Amino acid sequence: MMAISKEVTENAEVGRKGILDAAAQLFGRQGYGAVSLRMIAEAAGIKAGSIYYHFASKDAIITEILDAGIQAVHDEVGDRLAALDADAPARDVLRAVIRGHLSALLEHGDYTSANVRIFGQVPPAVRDANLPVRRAYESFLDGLLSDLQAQGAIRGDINLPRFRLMLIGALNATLEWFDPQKGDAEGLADDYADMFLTGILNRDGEKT
Amino acid sequence: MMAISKEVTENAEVGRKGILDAAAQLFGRQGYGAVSLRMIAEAAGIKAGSIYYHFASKDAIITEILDAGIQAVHDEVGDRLAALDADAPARDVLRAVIRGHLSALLEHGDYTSANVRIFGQVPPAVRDANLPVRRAYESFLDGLLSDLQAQGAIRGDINLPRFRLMLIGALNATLEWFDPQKGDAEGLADDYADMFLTGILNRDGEKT
DNA sequence: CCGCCTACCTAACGCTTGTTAGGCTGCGAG
DNA sequence: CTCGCAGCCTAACAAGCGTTAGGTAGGCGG
Repeated sequence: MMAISKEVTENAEVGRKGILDAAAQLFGRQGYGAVSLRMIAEAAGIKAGSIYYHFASKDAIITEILDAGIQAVHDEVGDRLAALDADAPARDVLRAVIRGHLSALLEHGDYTSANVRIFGQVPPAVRDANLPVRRAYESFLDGLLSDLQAQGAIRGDINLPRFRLMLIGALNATLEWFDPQKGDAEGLADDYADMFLTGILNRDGEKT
Repeated sequence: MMAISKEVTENAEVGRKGILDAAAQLFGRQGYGAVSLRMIAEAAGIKAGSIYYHFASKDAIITEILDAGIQAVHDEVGDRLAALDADAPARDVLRAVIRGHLSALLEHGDYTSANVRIFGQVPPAVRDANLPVRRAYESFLDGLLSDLQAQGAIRGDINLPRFRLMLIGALNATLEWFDPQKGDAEGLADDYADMFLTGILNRDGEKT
């Protein structure tokens, strides 16, 4: 009884959540194809056949992870924006978006990085199932950018859907090289924000 | 004899190159895990076992494709730069880089898009084998950017390695959504160049 | 105590994959 | 004509995979 109780305590992540957590971590690190159910089961402390008690299929696991990943980013970005003053300048708004996105991706990001890492690899049906959540986040960003452009804060000639694609593409690519143990995600976010917002050319003429 | 000769003519890509071409196309479209040797062989008009006459392993095919993909981008960017005047302004130089990269990726890009698409999915040893070619391109870009910064054309406070990562990340991400049948890659390149170089904020104050 | 339910285990299945070893054919050169 | 080589075919193998069906054990409630 006491021994069993200790075991349950240590394997607090056993069960459905444990499987999802283990899978998200493995997919985020190793990609889709390199992760088998046997690997996930082992990381979760069970055997592969047992996974079917909790999930109908491998794809069902992946579908949940993909959705949770995008939702986590959306929520983090939303939280960062909510923490701003109502009249915060556009620069602060956009910086908050970039900070939120990178934080969700690089610092709390098993599910998020799994999504970014494997979305393009999963079977088409699984990918399609993730589109609604994905599109909700995209629309959220598009709306925000559109408002900022309407206010005159963002240049009127900027193609906003393209900018959003460019932004997300660049942010998600950080996953391949950024090491949270070595680097400062917030500093990275601020560097990126600066470059996106102000551009890299020296505006005091082409030469100093 | 005549019938055989016709057959050879129509299967002009049979052999080593035919296998590589077929594989690059399949990998670029479907990713790493979804493409088997049997699929590649079928697309090349042969049977899977025959591939071993030309290549030692599946990984050997992939290794060649990855290298050719990066080299194609590097060459295209190099050609675009060589076509510029020696005193071309920084804006034109950087635009040429972006145009070259996107052209190689989106318009002549089986090998290139295969590289971008599958690099993160292949076994670690295969990935490592691609690093020298990859690093050569990165160094090339870094050197260019460094020169432009030294000339004062790029702001002195820009972290160039980060900018280069951001740039390549954004450019490569276009592969996931851009359709060359529907869109204008050069227009896209110029949009991206404008945003990267000038930034998106309205510099006539935060509001018009 | 018994039965039910939760949460797992196990052995096996069918399928797919990369690969191998042996074979065949056509063409060109001697 | 013969031989050698290039370039393929074929059947099979071993390994790994997602999945299934049947089983077990523990805990809880009646």
